[in-house]
Amino acid sequence: MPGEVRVRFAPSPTGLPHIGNIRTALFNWLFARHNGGKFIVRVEDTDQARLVPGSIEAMLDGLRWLNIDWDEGPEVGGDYGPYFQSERLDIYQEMADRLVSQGNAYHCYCSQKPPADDDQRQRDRRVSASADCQCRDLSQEEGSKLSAAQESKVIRFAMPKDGITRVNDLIRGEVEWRNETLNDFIIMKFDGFPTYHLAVVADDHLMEISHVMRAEEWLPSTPRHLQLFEALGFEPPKFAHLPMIMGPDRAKLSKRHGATAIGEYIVDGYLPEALLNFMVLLGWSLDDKTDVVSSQTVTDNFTLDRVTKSSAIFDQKKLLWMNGMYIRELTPDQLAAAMTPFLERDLPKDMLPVDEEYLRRIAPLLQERIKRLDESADITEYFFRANETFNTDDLVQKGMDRDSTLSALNAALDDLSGADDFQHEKLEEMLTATGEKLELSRRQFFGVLRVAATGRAVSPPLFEMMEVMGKDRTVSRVNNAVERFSAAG
RNA sequence: GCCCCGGUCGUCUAGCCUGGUCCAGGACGCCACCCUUUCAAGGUGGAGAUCAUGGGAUCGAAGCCCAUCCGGGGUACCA
Repeated sequence: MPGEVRVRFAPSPTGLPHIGNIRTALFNWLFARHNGGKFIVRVEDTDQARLVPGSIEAMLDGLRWLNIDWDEGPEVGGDYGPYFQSERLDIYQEMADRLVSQGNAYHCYCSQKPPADDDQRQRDRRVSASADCQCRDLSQEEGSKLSAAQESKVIRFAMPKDGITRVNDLIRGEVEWRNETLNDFIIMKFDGFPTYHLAVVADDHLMEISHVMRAEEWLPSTPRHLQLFEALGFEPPKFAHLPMIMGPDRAKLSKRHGATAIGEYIVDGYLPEALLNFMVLLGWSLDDKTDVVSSQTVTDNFTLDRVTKSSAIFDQKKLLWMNGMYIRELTPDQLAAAMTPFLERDLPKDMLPVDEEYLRRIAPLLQERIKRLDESADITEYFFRANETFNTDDLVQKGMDRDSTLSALNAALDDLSGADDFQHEKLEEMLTATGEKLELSRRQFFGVLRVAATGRAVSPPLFEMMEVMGKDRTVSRVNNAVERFSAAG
């Protein structure tokens, strides 16, 4: 099927899935979906030393959480597998051997150890690490003598010494390098594993990848890949280098910038839709005014000409706002369901399990007041708690004293225990009248009641809250406040 | 050092290709006011960008050309 869009996300299992990687996955996925193509996940596990168990599972979980689905790859298979590079070793070996026999690559007999730490020249980056290698110029006899003396699987690519390598990047336009500035990079390592460079080229060709979309940090290795494609006689895919995501200090986003693993956003109570929307805006825009945009609208409109060239700083504040927007768009039932796991995690065990029906009625009261789901327990706790332990001095409002506070409390208690209709409009009507009789401002009277009912100075609207709590709970709480306040006096 | 990419309000960005309608628009954040039983949410308004800098071609530039500066990335038997 020529012309079909096939893009891949190629994570390497070396740690927790990073926001930057996920963003790359997201753009690839959007591009595939926009063009009716295929989105493929391929695991680049060619570095045995850095392999971290569980990281691929975490990555896939992250994608699933964001609703990013893949057409080929781990768990789903596909016609171009295997999708783990560690299971494709013979393919790379064969290609490397072919390059050697064609004269496009050569065995290297230099140091079998990783570059020494004390190589001052390399550390200063004054010179490329491969500068000392003379193996390219070995004669036939010298070569066979060395290969007899020591087995070496290390193979370097023989970069053309002149000429220019160009790429027409879909985001950046023409970029070119003088080949003389490129070194003879390694394509096969001593352990028989390929390096990234060989493996990507081999697999992108074999898997018929049409577009390579990856972060800008890969741009410098593109000419190497292009030369490999050429030497192997493969048609290269199109390239698009995405802007990078930076921390507040403008350096590449990393652990020291705080939450960078996708798992942290799940645990902190962000909604997947919000995170996705926010990440889309890091490098792409629909127009000059749209911020909140559905993933359907994004896929409908996702084109590379609307991707920015410059890197973007990850602004946690805007993400938080975005999350609030999405929380407010939930139905009460959805909100309640989303809060449940957080309540189960954070509420004291004796308040569990939560009454789902009750929670569904509580949810609307918090919807405009919560920005992250991990606030759930703190913001709803008093709905579930039996006894309050707040400081009763907090009951006394500005301009009031202990006596007026106590009579306010008692008057309200009378009203509430006599009420047969706990509808919030009725409660407000009744207590407003009582407050007027007591010659208290709404602020004062309701302030006292708010603390009595919740133990806090800040809460959702008082009467709607009482309605949800119901008569028994409300009366009991106010009564409790009266008793504790009297006792404290 | 060398190679490459980038540079519009603090931040994300629109506009740049197809110069005039841009003394630069939106959003987050910040400030004020309105609403109001607290907190939010919402509404209104405000501060905030000599379009990195300097030249040039043009009647006219954020937009075109050149130079410079700054930022970032790469320079591994890591991806």
